[in-house]
Amino acid sequence: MAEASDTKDRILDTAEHLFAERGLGQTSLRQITSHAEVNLAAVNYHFGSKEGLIKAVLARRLEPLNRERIRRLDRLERQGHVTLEGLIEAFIGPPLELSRDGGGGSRFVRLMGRTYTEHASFLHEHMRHANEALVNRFKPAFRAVLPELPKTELYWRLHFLVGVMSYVMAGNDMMQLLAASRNSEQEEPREIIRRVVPFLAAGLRAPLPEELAQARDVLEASPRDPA
Amino acid sequence: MAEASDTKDRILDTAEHLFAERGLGQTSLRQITSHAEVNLAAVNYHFGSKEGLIKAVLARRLEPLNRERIRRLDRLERQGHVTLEGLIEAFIGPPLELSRDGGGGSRFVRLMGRTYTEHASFLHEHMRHANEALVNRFKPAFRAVLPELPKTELYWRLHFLVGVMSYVMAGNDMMQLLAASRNSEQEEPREIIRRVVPFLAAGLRAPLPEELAQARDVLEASPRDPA
DNA sequence: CGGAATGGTAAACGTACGTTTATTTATAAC
DNA sequence: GTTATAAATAAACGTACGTTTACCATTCCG
Repeated sequence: MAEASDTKDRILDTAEHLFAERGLGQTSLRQITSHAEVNLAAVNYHFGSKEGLIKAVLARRLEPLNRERIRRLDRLERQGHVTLEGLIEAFIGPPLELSRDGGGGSRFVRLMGRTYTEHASFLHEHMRHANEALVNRFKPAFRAVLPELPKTELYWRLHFLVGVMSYVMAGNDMMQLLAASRNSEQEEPREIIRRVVPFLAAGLRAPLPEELAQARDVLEASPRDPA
Repeated sequence: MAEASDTKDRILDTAEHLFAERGLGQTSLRQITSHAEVNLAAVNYHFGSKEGLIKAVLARRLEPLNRERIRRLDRLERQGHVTLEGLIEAFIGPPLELSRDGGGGSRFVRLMGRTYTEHASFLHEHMRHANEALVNRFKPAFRAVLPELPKTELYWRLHFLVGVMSYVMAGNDMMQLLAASRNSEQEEPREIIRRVVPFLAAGLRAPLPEELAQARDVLEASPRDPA
């Protein structure tokens, strides 16, 4: 048998599938190897441990994905055409578009979205490290298109952005319930992008909390300034 | 022994603690009963099963929490003073403020945030049912303050809002890393509310995707219309 | 006093898990 | 053709899990 690494890829594909479907902790190596029709011990042989398998599943897709995100940002800057909307789309577009391919891509995106709220310290550490270059590249770019925003405020809002992105990527059941008006399955990711980019751009551009409290009649009725 | 239901409460408190800390699937009944210093079988005696315990942990806090959210919305409407910002704060304020109490409250909020992305179909069903009245109460209110927004678009944006809320509630590690500038721990939840409400309000008020694509030079440079 | 309930407990049940070991099979080198 | 190397396998290891059973203690009501 043993032709190159057919087994290795079958394990990765099946693991990606089941991890996204049922979660990391709830998916056993026995389920993976049984579905992949390989031997149970093959996982430990090729990946050392279940943790190693998880990291391999993530790395296989994450690296080209982040390369594409940075490539898009590079292109924006090369064109001297960096807008907030373009920046957001360069960041959240590639993962959402990857979910368009009916195969492993969509599974991986859901897995990636859930990663943000999984309970596994090694996972958080791994993702943080895997995304370090990405974050270091995008953070200054956001700072540049939102120069009036204080550093702290910008970082909070970028976290809110990540919250939306991971929630959308996780593709919650509630979300799918809502998608009663889905016409074409192929265009769905682009439709989400079309809807979410203006939402996030407006949120990032929102007036500062302090300014807002003074300038408008938001929150509760302010006793002073009856205009 | 047997004084009322001391055991029952100790199980609930400890379970809430550990569920939030390590996740539902990763927390065993043996860990819970051992920390709570009660017998292992007590969980199945009082709650029937682990699933029953999880539901009890959630229900204990969720019901008063949602009652408070609806109470705030009632008050806004009674005062005839329903703003978008007020609506958002009535919805996301109570859970975030609950996280202020250093005790079980903060643990529960994190647990609740993670619930949205946990892998357990019974959980999603339970949460959906537990939040049904809440959603039915708030949805029309949001519709009323955003009358120009198409129904579908509003629902998408409310999902984005839930994404931000659950992400903030889950209190991701990344988020805590960022909180290097935390001065007072007590005011932190209110500070998050202060920051997130303008973000969400601006996102909900954002111009429609179609309008935006026509009116501005967003996304990529459109070949036509060289203005 | 006596007998249900109710609360609590110890011990075991069967199952599933990740991992390891020892062994066999295939590939390639000399 | 023999030997080294890598890949694949079958079987077992030890551990941990949720749940169940059978048994003890307390309370309360007739």
